[in-house]
Amino acid sequence: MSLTRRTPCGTVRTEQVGSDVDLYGWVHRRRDLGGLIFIDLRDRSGIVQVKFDPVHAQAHAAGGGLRSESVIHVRGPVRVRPPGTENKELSTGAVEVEAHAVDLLNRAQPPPFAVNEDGAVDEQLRLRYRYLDLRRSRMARNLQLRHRMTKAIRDFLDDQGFVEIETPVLIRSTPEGARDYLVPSRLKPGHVYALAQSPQLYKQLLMVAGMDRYFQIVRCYRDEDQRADRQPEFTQLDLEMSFVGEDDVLDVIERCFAHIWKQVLNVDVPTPIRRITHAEALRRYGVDKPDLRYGLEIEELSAIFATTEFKIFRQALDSGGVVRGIRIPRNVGGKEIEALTEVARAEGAKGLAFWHREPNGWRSPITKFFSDGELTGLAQATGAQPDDVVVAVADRAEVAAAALGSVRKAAAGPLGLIKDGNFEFVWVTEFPLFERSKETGEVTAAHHPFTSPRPEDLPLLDSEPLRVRARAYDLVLNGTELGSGSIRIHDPEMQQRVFNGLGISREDAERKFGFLLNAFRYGAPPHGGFAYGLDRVVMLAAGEETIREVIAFPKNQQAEEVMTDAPAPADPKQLRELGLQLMPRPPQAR
RNA sequence: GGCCCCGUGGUGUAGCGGUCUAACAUGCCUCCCUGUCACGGAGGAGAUCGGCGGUUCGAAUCCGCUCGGGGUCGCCA
Repeated sequence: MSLTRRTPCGTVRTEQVGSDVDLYGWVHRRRDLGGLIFIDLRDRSGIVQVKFDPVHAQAHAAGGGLRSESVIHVRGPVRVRPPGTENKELSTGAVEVEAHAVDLLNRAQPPPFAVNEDGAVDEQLRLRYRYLDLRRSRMARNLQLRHRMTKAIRDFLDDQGFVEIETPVLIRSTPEGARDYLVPSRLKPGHVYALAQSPQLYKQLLMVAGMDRYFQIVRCYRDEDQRADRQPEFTQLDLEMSFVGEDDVLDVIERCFAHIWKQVLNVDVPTPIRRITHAEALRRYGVDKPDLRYGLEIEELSAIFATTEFKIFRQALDSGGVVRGIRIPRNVGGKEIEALTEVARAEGAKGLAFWHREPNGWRSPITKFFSDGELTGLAQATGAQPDDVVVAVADRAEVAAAALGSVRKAAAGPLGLIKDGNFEFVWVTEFPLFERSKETGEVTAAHHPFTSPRPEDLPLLDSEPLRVRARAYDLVLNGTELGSGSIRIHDPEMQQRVFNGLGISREDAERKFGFLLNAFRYGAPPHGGFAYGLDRVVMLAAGEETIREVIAFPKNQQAEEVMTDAPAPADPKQLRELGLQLMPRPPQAR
């Protein structure tokens, strides 16, 4: 069996007609006509039809016994298919291979689910037999798409003068950020490494080291609960540049996306990608990662109802709140309104006001509470046409934004406003530097503690830190946050001021980040960068709903890898070596 | 931890108080078939309906608990 003579299944063409080929692959499907037998033979390159004619008795006999997913070797000449029997669905459809010799290399049991079709199969089962699942066209296509994407990224960044440099995975744990995966040290008992959540600090130090333009396609680890777009280990495209401002970073990133979208999907991404400030995103779309594939913009209606006597609006406005609404360009029924009301309530709104626009006025249970002027204003502000519906929330600005942001998202699908293959990129800029933690009430870094404040907001740093805006930006695609970046602090005194704002004392900062502050005292260039989730990018490019569909061996919601059954119970011998002892489990746990 | 959805032959679904001795498609097994390509035809095997408990004369179907999976909120500097 000489693999050098192998012809990939999907590459057989009319040029090879008459010459013998050696095919190696999996039996995709068998069609036994009694005399003639046809087999679709599959490998990564595609599918080719193999013909078993009774004239070649030995091969024909072997062909009759072949089962789906068995691995075989076939030798024989390429033939032109008889006129009228070509298959336009296959790249190899003009020809077929006439089997003269067949080797059964591995006989397959019937697989637990159909490998030769892409129908729905329980995900747990797919993951347990992932090696079979990866044979199916959907996953094979996704993994190859992912490869082409990482290659396009490397090609582009190399061309732009970036150097790919690996950084440590076993690093010092820092308290900020997500929960760390810890790795105990054998050589230093009682000490632990953390698996890197990102190469953030190392890449900044590479800038201090004069590497100028760095990137890395890098695995990152975060021990948090799973989501459709979150895995405990995921891959980032991480990059950092010296002597740059926001526009330089955004420019490289958007040209990078334009390049890979063109290379991989043959889709043009218009550049520059539009920008919207964080504050404007919240006002117009209710979220900091707006989906711009559809309109349904949130309208500010507070002025129209400034003197309203409608009690619910009155109370909201009097206590400093707002009235905002969305025009829904269709007559949605009571059931749909009810569903949207539930969506709004889930975000803390007390309810959802709604009016049906009619040729001469409005129809709604609450119309009677409003003056003609208010209703005219409503029509003008929303541009509502007859048969449209306007929904509104009166509440604190944050609640109204969140509620209408959710309503907007929930309404778009049923209204048929989301078209397949539509990619709407948008930069969200001017993020706040700090935010207040919902549960502890402490001030934390909105992005990370190394993000530079905007110079014009520096006077607010000590007095009103929550109003300080950062030189930070997110890239959003179709309502999914792809990644974020910022211009970093490169001055030790500024870094210390921001640490102060975060309640990190000088001693704390020296202990945890002394190496960084130290480095900044030896000639640190101004620098900034970006990182995005490669899995999410591939997911969106592949039209998938979860990143598990673009990861070869993902983990489930319990962070288990069900094929190998990881994690597994700790071996006492390993624990002894590490100087570790397990605590007894609390009785209520499992 | 909260909320929501889903567990029925190998796979995917239907059935949602009695007619279920559980249906359909596909896969599997046997036989027929020389131009199929989701080949076709005939026949066959295969599920006590995730588990436990309850309601009921009667439960796949209703209720409770539980196990497993997924989505989401919290969390993700």
